[in-house]
Amino acid sequence: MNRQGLHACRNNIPTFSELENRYNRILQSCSSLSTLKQIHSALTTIGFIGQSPHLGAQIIAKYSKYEHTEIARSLFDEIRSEQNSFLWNTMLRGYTNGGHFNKTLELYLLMQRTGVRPNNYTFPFVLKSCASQSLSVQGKLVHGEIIRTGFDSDMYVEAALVDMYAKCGLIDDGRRVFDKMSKRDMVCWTVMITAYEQAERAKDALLLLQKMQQEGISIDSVAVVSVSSAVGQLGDSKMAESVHAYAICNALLLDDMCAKNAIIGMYAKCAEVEKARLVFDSMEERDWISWNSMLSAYTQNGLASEALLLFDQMQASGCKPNPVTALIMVSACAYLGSRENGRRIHNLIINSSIKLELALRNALMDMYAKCGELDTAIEMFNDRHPSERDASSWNVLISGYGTHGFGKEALEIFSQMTKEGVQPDHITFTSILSACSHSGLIHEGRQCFSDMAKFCVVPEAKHYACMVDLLGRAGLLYEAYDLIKQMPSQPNDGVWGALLLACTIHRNTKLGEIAANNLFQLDPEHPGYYVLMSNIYASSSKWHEVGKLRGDMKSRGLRKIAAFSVIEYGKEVHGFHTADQMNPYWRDVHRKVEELAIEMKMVGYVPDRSCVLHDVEDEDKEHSLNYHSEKLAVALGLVKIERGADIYITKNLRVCNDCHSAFKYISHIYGRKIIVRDANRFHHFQGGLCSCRDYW
DNA sequence: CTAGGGTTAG
Repeated sequence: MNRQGLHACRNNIPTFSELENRYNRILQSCSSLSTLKQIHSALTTIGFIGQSPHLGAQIIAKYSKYEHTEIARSLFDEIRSEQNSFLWNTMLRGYTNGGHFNKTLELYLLMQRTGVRPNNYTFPFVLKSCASQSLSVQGKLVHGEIIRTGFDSDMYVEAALVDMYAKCGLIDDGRRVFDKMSKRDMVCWTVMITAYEQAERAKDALLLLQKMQQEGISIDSVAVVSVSSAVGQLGDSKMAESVHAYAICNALLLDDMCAKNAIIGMYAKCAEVEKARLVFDSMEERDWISWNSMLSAYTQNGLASEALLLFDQMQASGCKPNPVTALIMVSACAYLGSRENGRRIHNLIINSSIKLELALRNALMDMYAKCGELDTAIEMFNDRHPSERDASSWNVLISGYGTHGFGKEALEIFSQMTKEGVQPDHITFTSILSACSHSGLIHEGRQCFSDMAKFCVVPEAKHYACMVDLLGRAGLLYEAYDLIKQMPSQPNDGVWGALLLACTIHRNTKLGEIAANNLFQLDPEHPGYYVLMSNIYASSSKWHEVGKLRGDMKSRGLRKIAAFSVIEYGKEVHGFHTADQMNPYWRDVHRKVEELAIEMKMVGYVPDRSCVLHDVEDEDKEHSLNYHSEKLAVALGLVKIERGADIYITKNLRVCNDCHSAFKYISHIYGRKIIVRDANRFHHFQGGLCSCRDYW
């Protein structure tokens, strides 16, 4: 035998650990489930598996990675023993990473029963499984076990404990563990900061961030995500800028989509849509969340039409909408009242593989209700199996009936809901109370408000706002004011705003001033309140006060929110500001508007000049009344939309008195149905009458 | 072999 042969012969009798290494290498290079199975069966055949727990662990880990935890488990059961804790840990890891948290906990119990000693690697998996399911009782038991076994000063275990307590809603228990830690790295700090952020305690989160920086711990991109969310909650745009700048300076945004997406969301919540867009545009790669964050940045800031434009770009770029995209876009259409786009997106959802989850179907119902197609919404509801009618779907129906002025029907739906055993929530009550308000059902509204306790729903500020609105509109201004004084919490802008609006309708200067002064303190930058209050002064000819308010607005640099009306003609969407000559049909619209003014006067219309007086800006001509945005929109509708089809208009503010009366005349003269959605509700004009019976 | 992250209606 020559030298080479001898060498080969020696290689043919490898030692056990050489073999183990060799098989290990083969396993590591294995890249598919089928090869893994082949290797597994080969190793079983030669009886190697039983002899090498380390190799077994590798295979268990691989199977788990391929989401075949059952095969992993049967191999585990074959080779497990009390001594090899790491085998148990491997199986725990497989379950936890695969999201099979119950299996993790079951295995942990088996571990205890079998007398296997857990170690520092064991607990993080178990704690994560408790955390993911908010199992605080189990989590606390595990904590006891950690103390008993003496792993309570392991940094990883402690971090997992903090996280577990936080995710179980016991954030202060988490903080206690955190404070006791002798050593904390970046991850530990981030866990605690994230905990506060998730609990919507943004201030605590940022305080901790400050402390972290004082201790010289650096921040990575994961921390940036949590910090961004916290800043977003505060809505502080200055702070948002500095977080963004910090992240750029420390190179934390390079190839980190998560962090960039979080920055987009942060700017969106700080009303800095343009900055959000800049970040979005700067990304070389975008995932679903990037697109969705930007889309919702637009919708959150009232720029739903921009969202529609971006949505088209998203599809053009080959990124298919996912269920979240669908939800955002459907609500954008609801916000706009855009029936054409709403239908288009509904069809798109049906034709794509997006699953029509309950939430999406609720959003679609809501969209149809808000686009004036209440019947479609009702149909969608009736088509549902009773078991699929969750509280949200009932809520959509109640608020749909309410905003269309069908208060009685809303009440019927509400009682049907409770009869069928569906628990009403805080939204049910805002919907039903505002439904009563729109229909002037004062007695019923009061009853619902006092019934809230029966359903264990605690009245919040928004419910008080509904009641103030209900009483105030009905002229019971002092009762409304008394209710505000009885509130257990501080009255917010919604509550005072409702009172101020009621005072405008009923021309009560004294209470109006009280409401307005509170509002000027709560939200001094909101132009609407100055406008309403000056309208009250104007209606009682207190021109000096009007001038003073106008001066206040000017010195604060506030401009009245511009009225804006939208009408859809086929696939075209036309938005009108006052006298918007940019419209392609402007000549037609202009001619029609002038025609209307004459036609209406001939049947008895008298321009309501008080609407002009109410304007803070100098619009004291009858002419300007004719060019209110909703009148331009209706003119376009009359010219372009075929006879027999209803005319739908959406307006961003409340319709003014003059337009309301004009639309009644127009519906009569032209024999057409005009449906206007204003900031508060629907008005169906038909045959010279409005569905709101002039109560709005 | 172990701990932390972003989008979602009414």
